[in-house]
Amino acid sequence: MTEYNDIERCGFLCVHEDTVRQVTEQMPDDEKLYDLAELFKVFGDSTRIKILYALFEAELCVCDIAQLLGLTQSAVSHQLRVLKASRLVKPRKDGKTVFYSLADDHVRTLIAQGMEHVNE
Amino acid sequence: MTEYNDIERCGFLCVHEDTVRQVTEQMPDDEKLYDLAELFKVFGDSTRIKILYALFEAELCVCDIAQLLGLTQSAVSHQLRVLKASRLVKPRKDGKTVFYSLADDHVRTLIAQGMEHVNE
DNA sequence: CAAACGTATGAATGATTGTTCATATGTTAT
DNA sequence: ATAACATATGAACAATCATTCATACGTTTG
Repeated sequence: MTEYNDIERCGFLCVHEDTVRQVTEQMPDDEKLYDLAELFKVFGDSTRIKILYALFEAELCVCDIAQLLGLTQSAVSHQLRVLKASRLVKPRKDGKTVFYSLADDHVRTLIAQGMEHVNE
Repeated sequence: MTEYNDIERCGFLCVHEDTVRQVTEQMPDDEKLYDLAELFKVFGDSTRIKILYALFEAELCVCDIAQLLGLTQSAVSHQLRVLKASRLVKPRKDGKTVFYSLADDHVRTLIAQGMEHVNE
């Protein structure tokens, strides 16, 4: 007995083949799309967004951020690690203190764009 | 016996109070920041990014997307629901078929900005 | 050098979430 | 009306992830 799953059934009967073919050709590599999703995933957490927003105004040390947001030093440090790995923030060491700042202006632009959408 | 947690210890000894106070004043409401994170969270998934990218080029029905990305109809439908809830895509019903397209240009701009960062 | 301090990190845990499977809803065609 | 079909949805499971706790690392101070 022949069984069809949804994909096959759809594939033969309902798909707009020309459009699909055209779109397929213009899709970026899977790897690029994966990286892009990973980037947005980093922005997709309240704590990290707050950290980034705080750094809009000034360079801050880990303790500053922890007090500012009411978090433990450990939690902040873990998240800064994630942000650093995505090259969204950069550290500057001064003695035992580490100051963090935004890595570049993409961060500002992206967050500003997101805010626009949210504020609509 | 008095015990200190990390926050309190840091708060009294290492925090740059003036900077922290100034930054605190300029932080958006927690609710706004939460919404912003929720928005980015929607972009933070390969499948949803692929769906959005596919819709860059053309309006597509659920089956088109499913075949295009090699996913089940159900998985696509679930994700379209999420995208619709965030007002990133909008549906157009035509008989039993539902065509989806990008809701506005913020989507394009945001994804383009993200790609720039990834491609650096 | 030893103690205090700021930061980083590994393991564990609880919560969130994407996919699958089964099924329901609404539309078209016979 | 009944069958076929496109889409939507609810429950369940597996995987991912943010926080906490304990502790380690590197720097400064007495």
